[in-house]
Amino acid sequence: MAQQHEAGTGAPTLDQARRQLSRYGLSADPQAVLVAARLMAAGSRLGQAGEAHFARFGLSTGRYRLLAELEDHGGEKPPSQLASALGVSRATVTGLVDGLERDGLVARRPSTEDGRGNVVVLTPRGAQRLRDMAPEHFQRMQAMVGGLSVEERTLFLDLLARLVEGMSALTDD
Amino acid sequence: MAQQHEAGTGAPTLDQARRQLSRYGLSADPQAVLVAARLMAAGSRLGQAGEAHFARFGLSTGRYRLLAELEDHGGEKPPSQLASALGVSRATVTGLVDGLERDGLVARRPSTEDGRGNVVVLTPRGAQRLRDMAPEHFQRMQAMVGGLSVEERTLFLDLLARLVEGMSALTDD
DNA sequence: CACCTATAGTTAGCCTCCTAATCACCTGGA
DNA sequence: TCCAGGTGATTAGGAGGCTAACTATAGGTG
Repeated sequence: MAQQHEAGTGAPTLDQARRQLSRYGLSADPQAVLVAARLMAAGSRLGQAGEAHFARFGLSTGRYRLLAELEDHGGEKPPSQLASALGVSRATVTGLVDGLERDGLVARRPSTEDGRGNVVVLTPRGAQRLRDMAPEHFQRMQAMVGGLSVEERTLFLDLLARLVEGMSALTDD
Repeated sequence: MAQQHEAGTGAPTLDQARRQLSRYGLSADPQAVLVAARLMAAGSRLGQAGEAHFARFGLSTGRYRLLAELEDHGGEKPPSQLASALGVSRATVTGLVDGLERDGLVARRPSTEDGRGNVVVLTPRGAQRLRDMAPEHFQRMQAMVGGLSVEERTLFLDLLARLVEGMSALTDD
């Protein structure tokens, strides 16, 4: 009856979902609620694991993503485009660039086209950092999903995409 | 060939994964890397959507999870047990309880068994907050996963659990 | 030409999370 | 008995995210 509690991971159980719903006499499907809760728990767990992973290379998830985005676009891009590509606010990009600039991985240059604008450029040192970490980084990424077959991964991508669409149910007015 | 860029969401594409790997001549499977990257993007997107959701009720994800954990355990629990149940550090629990206590949703009582210890108790106001938000909260949670059939949700739970196991590949030494 | 609004970037303040250091108290062994 | 080491909780300091407010420039319109 009382299943294991997954102490430490925070992974919720079906029993917990059932208890929560029955407490208020709600008719929602406990399994649906469980999927949502598990996905949230997995997301936060992955967030932490990702930070630990990137910390090996002196980076954070956000900083890595910014560097990778730059590399994928010829080594330079204005902050506002970085913000929309990464899905974060411009203020966050300012903070990330501050840190990366301090470490010499990136530099700011005034825009030649727009007097208000900047361009963030990947320095040789930034490119080198990406080069150095690539083998281990991609090996670990691949290992993470190694428990799934190719078919399962394809299926998972489809299911995940539909759940991502569903996330608007949390934010819609 | 060039697929849509999902501008704004930060969702990576298979082409991006391929470019990254080929840039350094690595032999990792682009699809595997894509799954890992998409999962990370989905996790961070869900994190933000969750914060927006809980903000409706004057809470955050962390605060809600703490309240729910208390409710699920008879309304009281010491901070260190909350920390391990929620999968966060004790320092984080201190901060969450500080905020919840300020709002009157929770209170600290000295432990009767351990002179060092505390017990965090759910106040009537805290229980009321949970009661008030329950209908909308669970309705939205259910709506989020509504795009999947029951069978698909079961399958997803299995795949997700295996990916969560695989996350140790990021943190292992 | 002058103004008005929109946009680029930064700043300030808040929240969550972390680690490391500190303090208080518990507990077991010499 | 008393002391050493372990454990509970807080504090201090850092990072990344957010919103809102501010500055400066761009651009369209009267």
